[in-house]
Parts: sequence; C-alpha cells; structure tokens
Amino acid sequence: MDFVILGMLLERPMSGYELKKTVDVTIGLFYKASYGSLYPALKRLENRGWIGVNESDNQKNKKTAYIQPEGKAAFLDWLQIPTQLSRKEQMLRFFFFDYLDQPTRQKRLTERADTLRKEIKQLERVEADLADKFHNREQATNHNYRIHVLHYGLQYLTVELNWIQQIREDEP
Amino acid sequence: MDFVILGMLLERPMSGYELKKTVDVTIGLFYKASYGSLYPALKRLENRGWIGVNESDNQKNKKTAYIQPEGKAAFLDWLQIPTQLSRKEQMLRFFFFDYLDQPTRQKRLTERADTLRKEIKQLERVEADLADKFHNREQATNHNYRIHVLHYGLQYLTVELNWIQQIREDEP
DNA sequence: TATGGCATGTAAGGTGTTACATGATTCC
DNA sequence: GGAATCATGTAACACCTTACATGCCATA
Repeated sequence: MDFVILGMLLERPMSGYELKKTVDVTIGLFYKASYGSLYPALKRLENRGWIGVNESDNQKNKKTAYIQPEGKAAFLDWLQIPTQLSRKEQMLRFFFFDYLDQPTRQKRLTERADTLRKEIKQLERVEADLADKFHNREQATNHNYRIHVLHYGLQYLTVELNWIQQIREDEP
Repeated sequence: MDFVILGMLLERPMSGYELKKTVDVTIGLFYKASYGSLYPALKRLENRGWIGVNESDNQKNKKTAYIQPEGKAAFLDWLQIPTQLSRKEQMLRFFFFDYLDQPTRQKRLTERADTLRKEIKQLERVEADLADKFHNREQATNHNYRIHVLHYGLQYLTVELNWIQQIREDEP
C-alpha cells in the first residue's frame, strides 16, 4: 500500500479520497485499496516523514498529502528491487478444479470467460482514451510504462481467455 | 492457506512438514507456504473440525492430518466461488517504471527476463516428468487441471518474457 | 558423534479486510 | 431540504512474515 501511495503522490498531491479513486481507475484491475488500509498507511508515511500533509484552508474537512524527498528516495529503492512471486489465487483454484463436478466447473469457466471479456473491453476503452489524450497532447508527462502495462494486461487476459476456451472445447 | 491445505489433504493424509514440501513442489511457483502460517492454519482447521490429526505411534514427534467430510464440503464451496482480483505486485512495479533511471530499468528487465527463462525451464521439466509418469501409468488419479494449469503457467510466463523482450528492444 | 534432514511450533510485529461512525459539501 | 457524493477515520478481527527455539532420527 505504502508504495502505491508514494507512486501516486509523485504525480501530484492528493487527499486520501482522491488517492483511492485514482488507484481504482488506474491499477484497479490488479490492486484494490480500501480506506481501512489507506488511511492508516497515510498516517504511517507521515510519521516516517515520507509524506507531508496540509490541512486545506477553504475545506475544513480535507487534507492533502504530498511526497517528501525521503519518500521519493524510499519509493525508488522499492521500485528497483526484484519482485518475488505474488499469489495467483485464480491459478490456485484451477489447480484443484478436478475436484469440482463437471457442470459446476463448466459454469465457473463460462463465468470466468465472461468476466475476462468484460475486463478486456474495459482495458481497450482505457487504451482508446489514452490514445485520444495523446493526440490532443493533454498529457504533460510521459508514462510509457503505464501503456506497456496496459498492453501486458490485455495480452495476459487474452491468454487466460483462450486457455479457458480451449478447455471448454475439450471438456464435454 | 486453509484451502491449500484442504486441497492437498484430499489426495492423502500428510504431516505439516510433508504439506509444506508438497506445496513447494506443486504450486510453489505461485504460492509460498511458511511454517509460521502453516501450523497455525492446521490448528485452525482442526478446531473447526475440518481436519483430524493422528499422533503417530512409531514416530513420537509426528502428527498426520487428514481431511474430514466437513472440510471437504468447505473446500468444494470455496472452489466454486468466483475469484476476485489477486494482487499482481510485478505489474504494480512496472506501472511505476517510468520513475526509474534507464540503466537500472534495463538491468531489472534483464534480470526479470532471466528469472522468467529459468521458471519456464523449470515448468518444462515438470511437464516432462508428468508425461513420463503418465506413460508409466504411475498416477492413480486423473488430474487434468493440474496439467492445464501447467500449460497456462507456461503461456503466462512466455507472454511476460516476450513483453519484456519487446520493451528492451524498443527502449535504448 | 556430528551433520543434515525431519518435524513441530511460538512470539513479535505488521498489515490487510470489513463494518461502522461521522461530518461537510454540492446540486436538484 | 434531501440525496448523493465528498471526506476522514477507527475497531475488531484475521492472517501472514520473519526469526527464533527445540527435539528426533538416520547415516557417514
């Protein structure tokens, strides 16, 4: 959580509420931020001196968090360490799928395929949006890797979809 | 963790130690079980009545866990609910990769590619092993989905590898 | 008899989830 | 004025990680 927040704050200062929304629309497909983890994380980061927090003048009930140099340094450190495995719960479930009766299995596979198709469509919309913005020169900074991740996401979802299709064909 | 244990115990009764080894060699690529999570989980499952535990007669220091009908029922319930997203930490990192300086980035990408190649080789070995066992009719039960997951794993890793290769070519 | 693998477990610390509680602001 | 949305946060609970502690057993 901490590094997600730091990464988002590198772009611009934001409130906790804005952070959640931003996370949801940008990396929501593979990261979910709940307030119960977000606000404690903000406090943590502030105590560590990695971020600072400004109370807003006009809106009493609003605080804006901004990143500190120490926070940026910590973020860049994290960014460059190699990742170890992340849990792939979907794969875990499929691993045990032989234990499921065939009709339920079929049903779940179909549902999963539907979900994947929706997610693919969603990503394609995001991609189109991005291309639009690019043509209108609306973006100040270059974020090539966000586009790379988008492409990866599409390929990744497509592979899973094809994989399920294949299984469904072979199954009955 | 709980459902991993239950799934493994469906095959045969095992000790905690055996469970860890089995998890490592079967789903180790996407799931890591530490004793600190495994043993408490076993206790949890026993308290819930989902598994039973036998103290061994000959080896004092050994306990064997076996699955109970309630445990099997709970496992099958879990198996058929649709999964929500799992965190993809690697993707998270890549999402922010624009903030990394080019040389470090290049280095990390190369390292990741190497890791992927190793993982692919490892999976291919597992696949060959499985094919061997199949020909020698060593397997009692059919585990088609484990083979499916294996194939998926290979495709998945290959997609990421190609993706990185593409980026590395475009980058400098 | 000592090394390595078998075997079980706990404690501290951290972090996440869900549900709840509450108040401000905007717009119809 | 009321609904939606903006906005911040806490409490209980669950679970995981890492590090540590301990003992058995085979075999070289």
